[in-house]
Amino acid sequence: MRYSRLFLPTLRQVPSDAEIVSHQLMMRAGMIRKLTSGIYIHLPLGLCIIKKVETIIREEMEKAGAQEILMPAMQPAELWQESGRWDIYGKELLRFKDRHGRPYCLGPTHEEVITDLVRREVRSYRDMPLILYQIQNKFRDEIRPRFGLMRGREFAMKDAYSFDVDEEAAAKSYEKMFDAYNRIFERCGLKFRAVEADTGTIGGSFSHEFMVVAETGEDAIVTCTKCGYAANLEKAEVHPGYARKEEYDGPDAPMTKVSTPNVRTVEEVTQFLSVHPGQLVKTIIFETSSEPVAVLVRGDHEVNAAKVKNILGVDNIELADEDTVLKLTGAPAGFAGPVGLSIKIIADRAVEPMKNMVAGANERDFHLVGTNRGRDFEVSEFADLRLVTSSDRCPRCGMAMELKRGIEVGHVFRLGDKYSKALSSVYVDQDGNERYTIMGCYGIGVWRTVAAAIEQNHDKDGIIFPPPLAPYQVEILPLQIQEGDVIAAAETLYDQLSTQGAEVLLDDRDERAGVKFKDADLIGIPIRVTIGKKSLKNGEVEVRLRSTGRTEMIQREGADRVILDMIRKQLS
RNA sequence: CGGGAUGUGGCGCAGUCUGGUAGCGCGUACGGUUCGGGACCGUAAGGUCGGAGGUUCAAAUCCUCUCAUCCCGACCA
Repeated sequence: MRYSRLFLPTLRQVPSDAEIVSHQLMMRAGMIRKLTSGIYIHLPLGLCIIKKVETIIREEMEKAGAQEILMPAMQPAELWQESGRWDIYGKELLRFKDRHGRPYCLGPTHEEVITDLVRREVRSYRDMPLILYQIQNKFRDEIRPRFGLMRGREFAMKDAYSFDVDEEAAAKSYEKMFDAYNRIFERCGLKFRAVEADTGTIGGSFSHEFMVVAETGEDAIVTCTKCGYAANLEKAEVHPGYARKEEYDGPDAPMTKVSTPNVRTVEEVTQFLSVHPGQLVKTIIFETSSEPVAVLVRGDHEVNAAKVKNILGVDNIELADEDTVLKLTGAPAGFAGPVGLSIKIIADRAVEPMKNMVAGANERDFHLVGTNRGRDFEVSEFADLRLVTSSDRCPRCGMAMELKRGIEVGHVFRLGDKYSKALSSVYVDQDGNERYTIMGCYGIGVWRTVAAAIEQNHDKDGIIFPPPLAPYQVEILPLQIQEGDVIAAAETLYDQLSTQGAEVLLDDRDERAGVKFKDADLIGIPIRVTIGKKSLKNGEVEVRLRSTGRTEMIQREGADRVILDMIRKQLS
């Protein structure tokens, strides 16, 4: 490609609304432009990279036996009503009506559509295993789109769905996809980690997220320093041995009410009463799809809403607002406590051995000290309900764990029969019995993968594309285009490389050397070949690797061979 | 949905407090000098000051409403 003909508007300045590096660089490198909040246009360079990722995904999907299909973006409400998700999915689901007033949505995911297809077409155990996938745009009306392609409202996703006769076979499909995902992200040149994850609104029994490790990641993950355990913070289990009873030995104190005017937060309470956060019990009120619940955690712990939701087995869970708290506890937020509460109370396991706790009095400006479970209040269930902290131990091997941040680029789920049951997708087995198909679903955020790759591979000058994702492998920079020799040498090399299958960008613009260098660094082509009149006199051209910055003079004669060799080496 | 901020040539911003000729840098076009790390000189084009209403002799500037964007929070694959 000739740079002079390429639609590649690079920016010298950083756009003011671009927060993170990948967003800034994608704007500056002329990959994307914003149309409106969370909606982007992909320019030729950006699209080229997306296609690279898509190609890798398609190759690995096909290798794993998946077949490509394409489903519609627009989906009828009735399918979502049938699965029950029309009501569960929040405002994120973009709903609208057609001219006849019939309700539709723009698909944020495609479990409903694919299950509908399969229940019609897959009738026998002979038709399985079956894995179908598509690469298609999804729409999620995010509350707050941000970080460019990282969290847009419209984004491309590769979603695959597996259908099997039973759990055992489904596990094999899951395994296949899991392996394919590892290969995909390896081929993209990313540093990533597969972590255990919560299943969220998708549902199902078991899932892994593929996380690209990056400081700007929106998700917190914990990884064990010793064994292979890694999990999303939401999912991460607390080591059961963390709370020892002996810490709380001693006689029961009487319960007394103390005045704590305007003292609400854990920090304020501990300071005001001179106690440790570990003596405090926090009472958090949740509203759920069935009944309100009070959750107790120790003062120095944070409640994990995902765990609460799973324990209760409810579809939806939400932190109660001020009014609800006032109504249920009789006090404004900050003074809630377990004593005298009439709603269901569950507690984190760390609360179980606690004695003489400090808690809210359910009365404005009062706390209770010396409260004891059994005497002053009852807890209906103890469970692991809190977030892991950096001082927690690995739940598997007991060794230290690290907290990191990651960008979720892929997610694999075992769905079991959730959707096939809801949409009655059944098949007939060898013995003539009707059974539900067992499903799995597997997503990759395609655009987000590109953003993550840039987040992980850049320096102060611009992007450093992993060679498999680079839009071009080589960029040729003739420095003096009015010099016949220079341009001739550049053109010759360009032709030689192109005809031998290399992806080459020739910067044939009439620009000063500095401009060309800066743009080349910015767009991050792995190999740069500089042709200047001085070195050309010695029959040499300069080759520089974007990744290492190392330059090398090579003979102009046979330069194409040398460069092709370098490309091959980089791509392997 | 709550809190905060910002909307001024294509991009980045000043001007707003204290009302009085709409500015700067970059970019763009043309001419010239330059030419291996975002050159220099000159000339030029380009602005409903987000929108509506109001106050005033006079509004980018003050007031009211509204829209959009961004940040923080809540929420969420």
